[in-house]
Amino acid sequence: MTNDVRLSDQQFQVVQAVTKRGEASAKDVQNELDHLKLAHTTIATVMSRLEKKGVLISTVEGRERIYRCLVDEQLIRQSMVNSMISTFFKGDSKALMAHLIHEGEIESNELDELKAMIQQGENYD
Amino acid sequence: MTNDVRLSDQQFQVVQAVTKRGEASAKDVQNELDHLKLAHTTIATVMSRLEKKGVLISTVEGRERIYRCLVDEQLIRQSMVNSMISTFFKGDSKALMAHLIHEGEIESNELDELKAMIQQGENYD
DNA sequence: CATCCATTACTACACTTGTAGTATATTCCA
DNA sequence: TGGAATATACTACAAGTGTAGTAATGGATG
Repeated sequence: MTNDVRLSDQQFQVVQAVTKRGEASAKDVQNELDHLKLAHTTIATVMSRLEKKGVLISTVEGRERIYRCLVDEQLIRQSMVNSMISTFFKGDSKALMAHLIHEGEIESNELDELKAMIQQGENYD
Repeated sequence: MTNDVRLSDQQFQVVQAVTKRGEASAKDVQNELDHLKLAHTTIATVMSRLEKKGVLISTVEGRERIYRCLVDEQLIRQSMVNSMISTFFKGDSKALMAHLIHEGEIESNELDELKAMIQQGENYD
């Protein structure tokens, strides 16, 4: 609803890089994501768009613009997952679970772990 | 990999509508999705783009263009889920499971069902 | 047959994203 | 102090998507 933060893959990677460092310039993020082989101007563009979106915020320090993240990564994941569940699984998160299991995403030797996690979840809730 | 089918929410809804009917004209899909309140020309545009993408295929029958779906819904779900896992959960599907559990997406009264499903590997859908 | 209706085809336009070049400003060093 | 390095700002452009108007065409009806 109000907390809907939907980001593209790349946008999320940038957010992650910023979050990881706490604060970061475009250059910092470029270094962090250097496997992506993007021009630093590309990173800068992405970041300024994220700021326009309200996901990052920046201040100028000296000749650098330093960005910080305003939105928790976990919240972004939540938005993305919820949106996917709603579109692709009729809003039923159990159906997503079932999907993962049936598609073999969850190996049988992971089931015990998962079961333990479910137990914790019961207590957690 | 080669079977990467990434669709937007709306595109998927259209695919679903077509799949549901087996074959469908733009008008049929508009009726199916009439809660979306879209012009039928909008639906037609979306459908012809999906055909260009190779997701739908059409034949002209009389004055109507009838579409059929070339890609299984399940495969689309798989693509979308995998892409999400890779972007937002570092490729670890168990992390997505954990997320669902911790975010309370899985209610405690659903856990038994889920556990049973894991045990039996029975079909959820 | 003339006209209207349904349906598609074509065109359009704004917005987002991926990507990066160029211009400009700042800093640092010889 | 003049130039090299560096960082950002601004601009650009193509592809994809959301959305729909208008033109055209084929079929139905009075």
